[in-house]
Amino acid sequence: MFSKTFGYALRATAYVAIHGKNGKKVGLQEISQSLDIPHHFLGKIMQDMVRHGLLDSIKGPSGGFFANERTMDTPLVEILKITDGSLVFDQCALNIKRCNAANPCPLHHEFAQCRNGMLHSLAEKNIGQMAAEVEAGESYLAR
Amino acid sequence: MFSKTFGYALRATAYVAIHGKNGKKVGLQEISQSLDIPHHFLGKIMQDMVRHGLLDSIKGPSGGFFANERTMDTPLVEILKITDGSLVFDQCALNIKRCNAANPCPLHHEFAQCRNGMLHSLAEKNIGQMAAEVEAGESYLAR
DNA sequence: ATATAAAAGGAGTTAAAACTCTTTTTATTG
DNA sequence: CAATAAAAAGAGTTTTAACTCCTTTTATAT
Repeated sequence: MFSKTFGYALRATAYVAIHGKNGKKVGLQEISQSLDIPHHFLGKIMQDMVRHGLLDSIKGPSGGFFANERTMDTPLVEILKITDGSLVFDQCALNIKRCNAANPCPLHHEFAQCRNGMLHSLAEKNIGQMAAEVEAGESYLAR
Repeated sequence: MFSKTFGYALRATAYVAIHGKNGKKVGLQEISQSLDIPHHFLGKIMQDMVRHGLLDSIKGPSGGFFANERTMDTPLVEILKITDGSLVFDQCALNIKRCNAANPCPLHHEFAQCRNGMLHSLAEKNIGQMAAEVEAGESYLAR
């Protein structure tokens, strides 16, 4: 349903939201080790997050990634759009072209319900809430 | 969420369920053209369906695929197991190892609900019902 | 200023899924 | 029994996502 890249992006962004606030910076090394994500691949993904303004970064010694004013308010679905594009939102479970409510494939309604529920969750929850959950020990970013 | 192969397998099996009963046989050519699925690739997939006993086939001139006593009663989830393996049933949306209700990722509950709903539908509905829907014009296998 | 450590960027490789081509087997029909 | 038409099988190729490596830029600290 979602790419691995999305999972990496989401977890890493949440990690920075937790550990990279109040002037603290987090390095790629730390993130990739803590979350068990390939170092260089994560580099690319983080670039993208910064480019889209979801996080900030600074180069040089003692540089790294850190949360900015947008980070906490970013709905998870924003990250999905960046990593997986907007095609996710309307492609058919059976890959039929022009499958829609009027011309449905045999799984259209079931799948629409399933996916829309999921997308709703991703639109409602933001990085700040997700980070808070993790900090409260209610859910985990790794292992 | 599901592979393209699953979509091809499901649609083709339903097609045979509709057009390959009462002694009638359906050829690969016809299926792949009607459903716009690559001919040879579909060949492989159909082999698998036959191997698993979901359909029967016969070689030679006027050979082809046809429904057997199991075809109609096969729940859709059977086909999913064949094409995508059983991993689909418990892998985490964020690809975290050992994500479960006790140790959930931040999307575990939302995703479990979404996926379980979908799997429930696939377990409840069988090929016969799906074929009937299509024959009644309630849903479509192509276009 | 220079060395250094970090992210950014470019360009490549690998792995898996999707798809193709060719040959073999087998049933049918003339 | 020969020709044919279909599925089965084997072995490739292509495409895409996932991942790696190397170089460049830039901020920091000495």
